[in-house]
Amino acid sequence: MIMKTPRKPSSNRVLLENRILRAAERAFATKGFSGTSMESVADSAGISKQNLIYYFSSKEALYHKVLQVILDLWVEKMVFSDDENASPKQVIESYIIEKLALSRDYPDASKVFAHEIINGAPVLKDYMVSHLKPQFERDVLLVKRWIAKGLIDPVEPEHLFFTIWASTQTYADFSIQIQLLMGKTKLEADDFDVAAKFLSNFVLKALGAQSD
Amino acid sequence: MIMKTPRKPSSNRVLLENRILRAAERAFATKGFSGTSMESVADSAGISKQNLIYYFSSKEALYHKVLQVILDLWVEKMVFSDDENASPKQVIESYIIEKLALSRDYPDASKVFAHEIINGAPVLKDYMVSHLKPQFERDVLLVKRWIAKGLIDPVEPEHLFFTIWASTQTYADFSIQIQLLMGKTKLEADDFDVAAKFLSNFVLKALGAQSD
DNA sequence: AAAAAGTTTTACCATTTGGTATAATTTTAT
DNA sequence: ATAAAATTATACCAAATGGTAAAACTTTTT
Repeated sequence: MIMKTPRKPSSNRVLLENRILRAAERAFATKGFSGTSMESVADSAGISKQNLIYYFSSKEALYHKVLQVILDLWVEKMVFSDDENASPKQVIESYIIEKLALSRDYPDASKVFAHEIINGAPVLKDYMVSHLKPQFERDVLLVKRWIAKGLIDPVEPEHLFFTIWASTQTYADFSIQIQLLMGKTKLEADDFDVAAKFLSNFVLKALGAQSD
Repeated sequence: MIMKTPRKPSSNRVLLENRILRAAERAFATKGFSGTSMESVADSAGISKQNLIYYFSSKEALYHKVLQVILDLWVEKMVFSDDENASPKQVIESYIIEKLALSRDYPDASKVFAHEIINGAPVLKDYMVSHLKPQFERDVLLVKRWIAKGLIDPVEPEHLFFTIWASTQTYADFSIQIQLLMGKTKLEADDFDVAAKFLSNFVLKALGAQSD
C-alpha cells in the first residue's frame, strides 16, 4: 500500500505564516476582530489578500490561530507554581515579574486576549472552563494551604488572582492611558521594572508575606 | 431683529435618545465600534436605521455621544477626595467601593471605555490629557502628602492608582472570565461586596493604613 | 387654520469586505 | 526531466453597511 508522504512545510511557509500571524495579532489588538480586514492584514504581511486566504482560509481561522498561539505562549510561560515547597514570597514575586514581562514583551497578545474576554469570550469560553479553570483551582488550593499554614494572612485567593492579573495586564492593555498620564511617549523597560517592584511589594505586604 | 426660538426638545425625543444611547452603549460594549452596525442599534432601540441616523447623523457621532455620557457619569461619581482632611483609609475605602459600584451598575460603560483605551484612545486622547491628567496629578500629590505625613507607607502613587483602577474595573470588563472561573452564571451584588471588602483590606494593608 | 418645524418612512446607492473560481507560476519529489 | 504539489496572481461576486434624497406624516407655533 502506497502512502503519500505529505511534503514537509517549506521553511518559507513557516516564516510567512509567522509573519502573517504577527501582522494579524497586531491588527486584532488595535482594531478588534470586526475592525480588522483581511486586506489590511495581508498588506501588513506584504502579500495579497488572496494569498493570505490561501494560508488561512477564513478570518475566523486566522483569529483562532492567533488566539491559539497566544494561549500556547501564556500556558508555557505562566505557571503559578511548580514547586510545592517554594515560599509564597518566591512564588508570588516571580509570578508578578513574569506576568509583567509578558505585558512588556507581548502587549499585542494581551490586547487580543482582552478584546476576546471583554466581548464575552465567544471563542475561548470552552477553553477557559476546560483548561484554565482546573489550573486556577489548583492555584487557589495552594494559596489556601499557605493560609492554613500561616504563611500568609487570610484572603480570598480567587480575588487575589483577579487583582494580580488585572494589575499586571493593565500595563499592556491600558498602556496608552498610563503613558498619557505619566507624560511619556511610550513605556520603557524601566517603567516595567518600577511597576514590578511596586506590585511585588504591594501584594506581598498586603498578604503579610514580606519576610521569607 | 427677529430671533427664532428653537422648539424645546419634546420629552419623547429625550426619551428616545436615551433609549438609543443605552442600546448603542450595550452594542459598543459587546462588539466594539467596528463590530457594531447602525442597523443593530436601531433594532435594539426599536426604530428604523434611517430614523436612528436622523437622531445621530453618523456612527461616529453616536459613539462620541456614548463616550461623553460615560465620562460625564464617571467624572460626576469618581472624585478621589474633595476633603483634604479625610483620612487615607476613609478616602481609599470609599474610592474603591464607588469604583466597584460603577463596575457593578454600569458594566457596559466600563467596557466601552476599555475598548477605547485598548484601541489607543483614538477619540479620548485629547480629553485624557486635558481633563483626566490634571485631576490625576492632584490626586497623586495628595497621596504624596499622606506619605510625607507618615499616614501611609511610601509607594509610587501613580502605580497605586493604576492598580486600583485595574482591579476594580476588571470586575466589569473581565466579568465573563471571573464568572467562568468561579462557576457562576453571573456576578451578583454579593460578589461585588466580597470584592469590595477584599480590595479595601488588601490595598489598605499594603499601604500600612489599616488603622484610622 | 395655516405655516413651520419636527419626525418617520420608503427607496436607493457607493463602498467595503470576506470569500470563490481559476489560471499561471514556482518548487519539490521521483 | 517531468509530473505533482505548492504557491501566487487575476478576475470577480454577493452580502453587509454607512449614508443620502426626498416624500409623507405629525406636532407645535402663531
